[in-house]
Amino acid sequence: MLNRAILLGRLTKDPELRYTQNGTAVATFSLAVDRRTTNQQGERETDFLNIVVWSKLAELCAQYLKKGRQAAVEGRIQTRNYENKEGRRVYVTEIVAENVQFIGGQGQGQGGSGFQDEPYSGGGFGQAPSSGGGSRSRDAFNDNPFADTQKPIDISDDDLPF
Amino acid sequence: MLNRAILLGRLTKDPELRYTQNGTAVATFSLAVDRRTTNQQGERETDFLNIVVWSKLAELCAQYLKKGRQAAVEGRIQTRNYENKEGRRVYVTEIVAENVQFIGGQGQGQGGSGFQDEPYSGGGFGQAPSSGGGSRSRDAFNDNPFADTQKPIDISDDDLPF
Amino acid sequence: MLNRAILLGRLTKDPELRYTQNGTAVATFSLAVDRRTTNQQGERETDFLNIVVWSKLAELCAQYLKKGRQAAVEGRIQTRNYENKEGRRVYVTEIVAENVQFIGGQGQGQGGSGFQDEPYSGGGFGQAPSSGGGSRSRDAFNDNPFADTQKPIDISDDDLPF
Amino acid sequence: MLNRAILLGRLTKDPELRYTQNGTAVATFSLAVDRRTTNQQGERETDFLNIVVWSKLAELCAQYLKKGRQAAVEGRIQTRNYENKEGRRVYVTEIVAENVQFIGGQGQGQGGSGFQDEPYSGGGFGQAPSSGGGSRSRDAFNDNPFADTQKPIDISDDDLPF
DNA sequence: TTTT
DNA sequence: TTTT
Repeated sequence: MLNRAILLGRLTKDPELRYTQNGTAVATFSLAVDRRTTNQQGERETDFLNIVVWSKLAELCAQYLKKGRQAAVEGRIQTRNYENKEGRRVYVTEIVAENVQFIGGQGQGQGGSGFQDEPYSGGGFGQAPSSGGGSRSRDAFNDNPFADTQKPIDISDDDLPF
Repeated sequence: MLNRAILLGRLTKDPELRYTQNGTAVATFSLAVDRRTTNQQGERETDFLNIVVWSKLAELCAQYLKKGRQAAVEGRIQTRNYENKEGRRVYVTEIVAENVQFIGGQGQGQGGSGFQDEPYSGGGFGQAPSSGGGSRSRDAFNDNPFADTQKPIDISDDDLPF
Repeated sequence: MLNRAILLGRLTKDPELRYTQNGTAVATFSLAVDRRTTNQQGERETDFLNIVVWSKLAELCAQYLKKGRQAAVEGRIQTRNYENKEGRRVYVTEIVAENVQFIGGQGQGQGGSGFQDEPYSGGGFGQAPSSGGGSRSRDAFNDNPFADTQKPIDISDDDLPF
Repeated sequence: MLNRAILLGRLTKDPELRYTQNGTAVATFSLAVDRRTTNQQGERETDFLNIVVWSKLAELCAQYLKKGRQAAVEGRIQTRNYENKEGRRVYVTEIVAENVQFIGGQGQGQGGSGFQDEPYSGGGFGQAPSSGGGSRSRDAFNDNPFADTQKPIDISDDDLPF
């Protein structure tokens, strides 16, 4: 039916990029979204939302989004549940992003290279291809030798516990 | 910042209505929202989203929404965490509704009185008053002697585990 | 970038279905959406929004939506301008629907066959195929001999004055 | 009923700030929102959406938003019509913003003082007070002697042709 | 713990 | 040019 979520916030850490067994890229990150109102104690609270991105859009997120950067996310809210190691059922709610906009520079004291100096800076990009992923060469990521999350992992495409 | 969710689905059961210690009404229900796509096995999956409604809008939801009925919900996505009885931290994601539209009739074979025959049928209503609740007399609910959820409960206004 | 509109309202008249020169179906209708607040005179005002739907979704709308019926529309807001017969530039703002949900029955005193009795009653359907239109046989519409809007017309696919 | 629009784009020029006869501030600007897809000729088109903002939020927009800057706008889509000088009825569709986020820096070659150096840079702010305007002193704007749009004008609060 |  |  109708299920739409639109968020604007900052990444709490760098995205994690993984690949499913059939080679589809999937990125996950958490987005901190400040509330517009303050609570009874006068403090501004923050919601932390788990974002999942698939295919080519996942790889672009892993490449251009970093901890502290701002992003606008549009997608649908998904619920899943799985059994953890202790045999307990864990309920997960996450946003499956269909559109991610990289906006603005990074937060204060973040270190690292500035967003402004990079390609696609301030720009957006098209729709996540629903036609499946893998169209972009994974060699594009070889310039980051520490990205150990980029190896294929043993998860099914639509049942990703994270 | 920006945090908006819009959903259209059916209630999985009747809403639960409670009152905080200071008398603010809060209703909770779960909304089943079918996905628009089918999975690899060709089945249509469903997301089950927890909805929280406050104040006068909570009382209207408790009065007019029932299991199986369709509703459109507009609100923001909220994350909370609390410690359960076993000392585990539980993470909750829920939609705090600011606008709820009662639409359509109820499902087949649902029993109970038809939505069509009731006041406010098919209609909408104004914004949830952010100015706090309690403006509506709780005696209005006395015509339902079995509504044991309508007693005040010991929860703080913005930390509602359910 | 980000451009999303979500509406819930009633059709002010039956949808109009046309076909572009290359055979793509396009339906248009106007959706009446009541405001949630009243104006200074205490009257509830209404916004009338022009909706455009393409391809298979256009044909489904033409088939199942009628004047007075409720629909939820999700899409993007589009602006166009064209020169009219008198040489004036006309500015148009419309919603290009990517998802339309047929909800609820029809209004009181509307006459005609009830939505409840028809196939897909109360149901929704999948995404508008972006893969181009024309996949559905137009003969499906031959049971309506008065639908003179169903002939191909001389408009380009993305410049539709209506 | 349900009427929500969410946009992310850039201002095509500086906002115009006016005041209604009863002293309520109203700002208007046009937001350029690039489409995510290209047309048949391979060009990326842009939608230009008219935004209206009221009260304190209007004054903040006039103060912090400038031509070329990025903004996220959340609001409802409104339609109006009025008779122009030639006696023709003009139909207007615009977005009445309830939440505006000032994001990112300004566009290339824009000149003027940088957003980064100003207060509220990169920040957001609370909801537009629906409780009516005028709470902020208009003298606050006297430091800009060229802002000739800041004089009271003869328009009613909810019928603003622009 | 789930609705049609 | 408007729906309930």
